[in-house]
Amino acid sequence: MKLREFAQQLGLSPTTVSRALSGYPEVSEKTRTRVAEEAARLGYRPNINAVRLVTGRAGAIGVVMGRSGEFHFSEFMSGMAERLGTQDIDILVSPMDEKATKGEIQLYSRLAVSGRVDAVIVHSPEPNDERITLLHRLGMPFLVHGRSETDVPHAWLDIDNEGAIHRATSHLLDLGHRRIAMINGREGRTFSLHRDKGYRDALQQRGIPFDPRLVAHGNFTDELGFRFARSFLEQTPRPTAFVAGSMMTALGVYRAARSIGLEIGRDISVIAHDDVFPYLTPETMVPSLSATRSSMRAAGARTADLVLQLLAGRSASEIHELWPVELILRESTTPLRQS
Amino acid sequence: MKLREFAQQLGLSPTTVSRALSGYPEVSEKTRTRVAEEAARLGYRPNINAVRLVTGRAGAIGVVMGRSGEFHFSEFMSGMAERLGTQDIDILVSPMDEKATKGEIQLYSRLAVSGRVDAVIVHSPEPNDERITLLHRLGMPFLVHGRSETDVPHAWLDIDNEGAIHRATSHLLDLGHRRIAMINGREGRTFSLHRDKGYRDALQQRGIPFDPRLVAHGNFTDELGFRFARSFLEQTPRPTAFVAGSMMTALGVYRAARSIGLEIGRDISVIAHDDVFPYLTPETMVPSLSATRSSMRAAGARTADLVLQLLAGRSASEIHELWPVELILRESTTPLRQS
DNA sequence: TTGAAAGCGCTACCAG
DNA sequence: CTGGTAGCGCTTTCAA
Repeated sequence: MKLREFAQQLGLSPTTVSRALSGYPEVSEKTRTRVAEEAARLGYRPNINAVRLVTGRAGAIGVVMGRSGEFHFSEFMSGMAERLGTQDIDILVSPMDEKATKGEIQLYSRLAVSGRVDAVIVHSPEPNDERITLLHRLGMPFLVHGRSETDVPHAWLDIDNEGAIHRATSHLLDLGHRRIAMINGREGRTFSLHRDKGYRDALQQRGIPFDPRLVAHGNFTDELGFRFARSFLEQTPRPTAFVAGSMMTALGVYRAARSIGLEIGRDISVIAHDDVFPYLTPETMVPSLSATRSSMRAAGARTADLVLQLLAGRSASEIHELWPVELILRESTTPLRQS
Repeated sequence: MKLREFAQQLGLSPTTVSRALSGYPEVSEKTRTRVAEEAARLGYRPNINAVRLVTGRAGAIGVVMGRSGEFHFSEFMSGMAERLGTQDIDILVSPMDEKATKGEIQLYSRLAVSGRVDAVIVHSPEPNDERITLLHRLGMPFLVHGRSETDVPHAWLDIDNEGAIHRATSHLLDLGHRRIAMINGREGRTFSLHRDKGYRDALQQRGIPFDPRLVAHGNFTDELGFRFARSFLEQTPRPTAFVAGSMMTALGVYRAARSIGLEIGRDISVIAHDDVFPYLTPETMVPSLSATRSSMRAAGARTADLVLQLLAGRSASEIHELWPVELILRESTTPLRQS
């Protein structure tokens, strides 16, 4: 049914009906409720494409999906979707091109000029992120999940990666560990840098010298976790504790330790960062895994909120949220045993 | 820039320019290339919302995202996105409501009548799936990822779950195992039923009686894998082999075996189904995990293809694809040791 | 408080 | 092969 027919059936003009449905103030309360009731009864819904054409709004938020290792993605999206479900706003997923950086920036560019989205989410930024400059230049509203150091004013939501890893490392130091290995995320990403800093500062505060041979960077996969942990454990003296960047990394670390006959929670301590997945929980690992913890799903939901505010006119430079991270101690962290 | 201005600059009519850009045959080759070049040079792009209004097409495919345990989701989506990247078609993600079945069907209903999508993907159907009936009734094109047994004609793409589990079970039987436990997916889903059937038939063909105490159903999480495996292993006599429904389940099974001092690949054999994730690979598990294998990403890509065909007018009842599944043997499966 | 009418930018029909 | 033009269904001035 179209607006004209619907309005005719009500004996009203399309104008009035449109206004009633869109919540304009100049419609009488009586008319408004009547229109709302009839719309529900007759199943009238405005044609979304007509609305978009005339208002110039796309009614969607764009998310670019990386090519690999993105197990965080669905939790984040799910959180966004949960929040956006009540609004009339969609989530648009764009694939990331096979090609490297150039493809990525082109993709954002295309997305921004395509008119298909009102705002874009930028994930895992670098300190000086090209995407941020681009979107700002194109005048496309965006929210950064993570942080960058660019001068361009922008909205962001991030967790306190530095603080989290600082606490994790400090805790291991408290337990007497001195050779603490860290398997961090991809080099160059701001969150990896923040985690590096948390780690180094914690060491420095205890006067423990930083040993670059104990730090590795890479995607969050079980395979890399395993390989890095194995190579760390071949060192002499070997590390007695690990900070793992993700749950998948932790799986690899567990395996590496076991593969050479070391027992986690006795010979080796491990703390990982947990983004809270329904399908992989640190509590049920054996031994249960100590973890810094922050919900991706919650971040996704809040991101949706903030983007909505951005679109409602709130200034991007006002929107900065830094979330604290919990540290939950379980069985995988124990005092250093003197050998 | 709008079509009119652009056409004016070229000294052509909007009509011709539109046709040239949309690949209509009645435009001369010369004109077409000229239009294409100028469009690229001047950065002209048709307003997507105007196109959608006038053509009545939404330019998007809808995907409903389940609430939890959906680690397959991002790989599938990523595959879809990869394929759709070249088309002018988006992927629209809808959140699934918190409420149970009623919320879900309502969500599909809303999505179908919203005019925001041209087609919908239905995941993990049941044999008699309400969503399929609904979408058919509403006349919304859809493709089922998985299978159902409804009479409603519909397009589907599925992997040979029955064959895969049949082979996995048969292989374990070949190795001499007689008490084989199976941790399957959620009860009621067609794929779980198919897997159950593959398992039972394999047993029956060897004359091994089916023992319902060796089969469990549930979401694919490490936690359930662990709990089910633990409870199976407490039986006397205990199972000597496991068929695990997913990689996450397999993680749980590995842990359960270890937690009571059993060694995988010696005391216990395990085969899992692997949907191929970049972040969790059976090769690197210790011991490496034998698996039936089928790429979710590839399924997503192919799904996108098939939906495009559907939208191009191909009959839904012609679109049925059943993919074979590989069985890859690694270290987690060994002959039964007589004890 | 309500209504008439002018577009939003494009496609596709009908003419030439 | 090219062009004029009538809508697609809605929102939003402007006028009453």
